[in-house]
Order: sequence, then C-alpha cells, then structure tokens
Amino acid sequence: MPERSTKDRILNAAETLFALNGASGASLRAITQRAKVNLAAVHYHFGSKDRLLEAVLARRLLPLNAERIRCLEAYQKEAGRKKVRLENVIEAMVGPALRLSRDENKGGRIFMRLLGRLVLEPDARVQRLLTGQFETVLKKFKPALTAALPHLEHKVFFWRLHFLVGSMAHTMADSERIQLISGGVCDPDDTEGTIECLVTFLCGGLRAK
Amino acid sequence: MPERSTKDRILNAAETLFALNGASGASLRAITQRAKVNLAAVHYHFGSKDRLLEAVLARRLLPLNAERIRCLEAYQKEAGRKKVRLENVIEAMVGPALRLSRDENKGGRIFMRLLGRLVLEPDARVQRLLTGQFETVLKKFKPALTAALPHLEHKVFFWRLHFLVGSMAHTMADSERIQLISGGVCDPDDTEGTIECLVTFLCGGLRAK
DNA sequence: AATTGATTCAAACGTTCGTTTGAAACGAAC
DNA sequence: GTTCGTTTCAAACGAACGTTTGAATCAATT
Repeated sequence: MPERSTKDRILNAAETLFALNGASGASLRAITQRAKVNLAAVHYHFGSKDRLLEAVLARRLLPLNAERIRCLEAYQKEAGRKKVRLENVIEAMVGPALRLSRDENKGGRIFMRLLGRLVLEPDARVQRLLTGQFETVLKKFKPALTAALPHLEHKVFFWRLHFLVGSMAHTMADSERIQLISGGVCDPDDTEGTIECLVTFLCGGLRAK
Repeated sequence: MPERSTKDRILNAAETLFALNGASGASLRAITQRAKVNLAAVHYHFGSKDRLLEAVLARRLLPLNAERIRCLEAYQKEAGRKKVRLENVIEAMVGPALRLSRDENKGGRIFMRLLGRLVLEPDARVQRLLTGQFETVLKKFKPALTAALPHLEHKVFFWRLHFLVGSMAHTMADSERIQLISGGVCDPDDTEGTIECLVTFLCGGLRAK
C-alpha cells in the first residue's frame, strides 16, 4: 500500500484497525499511532471518526463495483446477441470481489474482513452506503441473472441471491477458518481456484430444482 | 423471554445490545439501564464484561448444537442401515439454527445477529468458543456428509462446507436485507419455507459438478 | 428479635474516548 | 526574506468507559 501522504497513512491504518477491532473498538489514538501521525490529523483531513470510516469504504468499494460491471459488460459483448452463461454472470459478480480480497496491494484481505463486519452493523449511515452500493450492482446484474435462470420464480430467485451473497461474503471475509477447518487442505491464497470452486457451487445452487 | 431473575434480565439486555452495537459498542451502563438493574450487578453475577458475553453465547449455543445432533441422529435412525439423504443431513444442520433464529421466545433473531457479528471478531476468547462449538458439530456431521457426497474430493468438500456456512450464517443473521432487496416478496418469517429453500439451494451447490 | 449470607445500591475510581484549540512548522509565491 | 495558506503538533476538554468499594437492603435461619 502506498504510504506517501498523511491521508493515505491514516486510511491504511484505519482500515486495518476497523477490520480487526470493529468500528467502535478501534480508537483514533490507536489509528493515528499506527499511522505515525498526530491525533488531530484525523479531524483535519476527514472531519470525524464516522467520516473516516466512510472514506475507508469508498476508497475500495467504488473501484470494486466498477470492475464488476466492467466484467459483466465484457461477457455481454463476448456473448453478442446470445444471453450470457450463468457461470460468467456469477464470475463477474464474485470474481472481482474475491480477487480484490486476495490482493494485498489493494488492501485486500483486511478490507474484506471490514466489509464482512459492517454488513451486520445496524448503523444507519453505514447501511445506507452499503445497500446503495449493492443496489447499483444488482440493477446491472438482474437482467442477466433472470435471463440465465428463466425457470426460477420471483421469490426463489431473491432467496437464492441472498444465499449467494452469504457464501460470497463469508469467503471474502474469512481466510483463516477455512484453513483451520480443512486442516490446511484448502488454500485461500489460490484465488483463481477459490473463485472457480465458488462459481461452481453457486451455479449448482442457483440451478437446483 | 422470561425476565424473572436479575441474571436473566442482564442476559437478555446484553444479548440485544451486543447484537445491535457490537461487543465493544454496547456499554455496561446501557445494558444495565435496559435491564433495569444496578450497574454493579454485572460484575457481581458475571465478573466482567467479557464473561458476560461468554454467558450470553453459551446460553443459546449449547442447546442449539444439542438440537442439531439430536436431529441428525433422528434421521439416522429413520434411515436404518441405509445412508441418510443429503437433504436430511443439511436440514439437520441448518434447520435447528434457522428455527432458533426465528423463535422470538428463545431470543432468536437478535441472537443470530450477534452470532453473525462474532464470527468475524478476532478476539481470541470468542474465537476459541465458536470454533470449539463448530468442531463438535462438524465431527458428528462429517461422516454423514461424506457418505452422501462420495464423489467429492477432499478439498472441494471443505470449500463447499465453507460456502454452506456462509449462506447459513447470512440467512440467520440478516432478516431485513432480504425483505428490502426483494421488495417484500420474500418473507423471512416463513421459517419452514426459508429452510426448504435454503436446503434446496445448498444441496444443489454441494452436488454440483 | 437477632444473625447471617446473598443481593442491590449509589458513588467514586482511574482510564480512555472523540473532539477542540491555538500555536508551531512548513512550502510556494512574490 | 517576507507573506500566506496548508499542514502538523502538544495539550487539554468534557464525557463515557469498565471496574471497585462499602454501606444498605433483603430473606431465611436461629
């Protein structure tokens, strides 16, 4: 992670400590100490602790969702007039997220743990930000999904989407438990292998009768 | 929830506030105020805030896992010498959890949100407690699972188990977003319908090729 | 009625929290 | 080299935190 500016140093330290200790568990004093920055710098650059959290999220979420949509559109172009294969739609959804979650250069793993935690945080500000982001993505993906799953009734469709989000979020957020449970057999660092395995599982579940 | 004793009142209030605000976000003052109990009562009955959290977890987790195992054994008895159907194994795994998560008499929904949050909490005490519980269950379920999925290689088996946990946890912890996303089409209060839908999805994913 | 152990209570302990302040240090423009 | 807007700094603010204390209250036993 680039550590040039004070702002970046704060963002990086905040991302890590928010992820490890939760939004309320990470103190500004711990964050500024880790960033080797004065305590008041947070308020100078971001205004408050809440707005610092928003900045941490925006820095990674915006590029991630852009990449998802870019991926889907690439598959759509490739498919031409035909509909995109379900495998490709799902890959466009979970691939970029999982790749980001494994890319240490982009904050990866630690950011995903933060995201996983925030999903269940009932703070209104955070929720508005997250669901807003998700709806943008869903709006783009829904036509392709329903086209690839024409037999699915409306209600079941949404439930399975919900299950998909759960598997994806859990896989992104947790890269330790899978290693522990499997006794080291599964390697969460094998990003592409994980994606392939997850896509297969999700498509199987989505197509189930 | 029964509110007779001071201890129970504290446990109920703590469960709610831990779930809503996180372990570090919920203060003992807020908890004791909600429980209509003196601040010092927490330390008198539980010793510390940490041990209060442990008590909150133990109160629900122990009966839940006992119920899962009871369910699986019932299916095994029913199957006799034959192996248990995958659908039944999965139902024994997710059914009791989802039923608890929807049973307000047993703290249900709110406890599940707490559980969902704690899964990603790196606090060593909490993690030891949770993985310990999960391993107990897994040990019982693994033979039945591998028997029902004989074609699955070791590595893929564990990954899919991981995905299963994600879907299950997400479904248990979040009963608002599904309603929001689906525009009210999905009813998280229809417990048995949700279980059936989830089991179908999971079996489809687990059997995918 | 007195005694005892369990429970509750108000009050205070020392820390740590997010935030604010005003001065010091800096870098570019003139 | 002086000026001016930006950034950093040490220090302090009041509020809230988990925890401790010792006296008050209660219920049951003698």
